[in-house]
Amino acid sequence: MESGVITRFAPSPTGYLHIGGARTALFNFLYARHTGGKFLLRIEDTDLKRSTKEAVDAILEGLEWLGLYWDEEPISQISRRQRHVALVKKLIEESKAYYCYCSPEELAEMRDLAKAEGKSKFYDGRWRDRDPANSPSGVKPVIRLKSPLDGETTVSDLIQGDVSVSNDEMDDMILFRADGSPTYMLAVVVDDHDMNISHVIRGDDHLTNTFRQLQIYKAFGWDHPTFAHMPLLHGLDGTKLSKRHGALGLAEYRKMGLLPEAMNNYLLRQAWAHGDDEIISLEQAIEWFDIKDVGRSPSNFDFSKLISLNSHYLREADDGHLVTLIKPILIENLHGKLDNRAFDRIKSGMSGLKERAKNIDELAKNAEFYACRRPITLSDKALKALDASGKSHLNNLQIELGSIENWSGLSLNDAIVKYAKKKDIKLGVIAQPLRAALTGNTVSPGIFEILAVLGKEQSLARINDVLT
RNA sequence: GACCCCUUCGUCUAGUCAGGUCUAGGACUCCAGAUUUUCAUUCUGGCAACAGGGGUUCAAAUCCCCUAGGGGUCACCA
Repeated sequence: MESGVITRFAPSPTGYLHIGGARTALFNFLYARHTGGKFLLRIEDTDLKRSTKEAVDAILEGLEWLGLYWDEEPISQISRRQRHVALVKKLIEESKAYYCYCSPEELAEMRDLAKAEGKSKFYDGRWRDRDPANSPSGVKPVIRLKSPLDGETTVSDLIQGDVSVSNDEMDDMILFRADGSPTYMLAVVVDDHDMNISHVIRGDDHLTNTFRQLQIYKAFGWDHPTFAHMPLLHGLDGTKLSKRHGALGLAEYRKMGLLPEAMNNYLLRQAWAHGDDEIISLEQAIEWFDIKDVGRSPSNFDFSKLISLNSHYLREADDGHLVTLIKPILIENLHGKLDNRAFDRIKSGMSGLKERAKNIDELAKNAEFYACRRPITLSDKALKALDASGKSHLNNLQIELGSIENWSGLSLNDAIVKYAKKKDIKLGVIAQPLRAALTGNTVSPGIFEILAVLGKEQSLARINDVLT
């Protein structure tokens, strides 16, 4: 299916990939897949001072983690320098752009004046029609666009609708810096055009930039892509998302033990909805996603909802996959105390483990008792459960269990229930000491499941450990 | 400050385009109860919102205007 839709995600590699960026990528990815189009990647690395290789890697890693695969080799904006230079020269030749020799002092003056007059545009266009022959010596000029002086510019935005601004609100923007590098405004327009981007989906912090970009498209005589500006993600207090809100890089969430499925699902539901549907897989999202269903109001980041989604996906996840995810954590936490049957046990006990965990770290923590070599360490609470009466029950039970031939959850259940009946005690009276002996803790999956997973020999040995 | 955008439970949202079916629905959180060997899960129930004010209309969460609050942009950053 060829739809002609080409979207792009164009991060600047000046830091980690944050969740706002991840959502922008997600929406671009979804729209491209939904329409059978392409999803491209462009690294906006024109700011040499702040761009790093590490940041590029972090961004690519983050996208891969989320499963947001892009279609072609990522494009580095800096590699397109020649093209930018050639095009801006063309604008100069056509007198659609001009050299401006203003000093920083002059600019500061103009800025102050604009501030005093309460205007948002400050550059007065003083070099717009001046002959460069009159330029002061030794000053490297910038190149500015000759913006239209009157009329208005309208963005027909797929999310925001028609938004217009009067052209006299905008001054002549800089296209090329004095050091000969293109500004974002110029580069983004040229690259989106050259990459045949059909839909620019980005945060609405770019909405007002769009008016300026539209002027550049016009100067080149190019058709412009369709724009869709999505509302920003805010912190829980309603202000812009920042490090203060614990809204860290994607990698941090990954480290916290979150699943990419949960992250995608959470991000998807910020400013987008499909009726009352809450649990939506990436496949389902591809089928349902449309820009027209994206809302216009910003949303506040809510960690507890993310967590609840995460527990959901954890319960749904494949047991073997979860084992591979917690393996490195267990190996690190347990050092040499790892039993050689550890991961077999965890795999078979996974169904009981995963419904009790909210994230990968917790899952690993809860799985430790399966992974540990005897004798296991007992928590204070476990010690308390192993009082005299608890131990005497365990002593009796040791014998009962020892005689069981068919060691399965069912037969163990029968045997222990029978024992409780015989002694006229509640199941909890014997279950808690047993749990303490087997897991070293007072909280765990079901006791029969644990016995079955541990196996007869290991179970009896652990019971014996606390009795001697 | 100027320009632009936004405003439904604490949070994410449905409903707004095509006004009546909305005494406003779902989810998360929280509270209560049930199930249970612990914890968790699950289940049942509950609290909780149309920012405010004017209009238009037989009828407004939905259309119009004003006010307030919030956000974004205004770099030789992207």
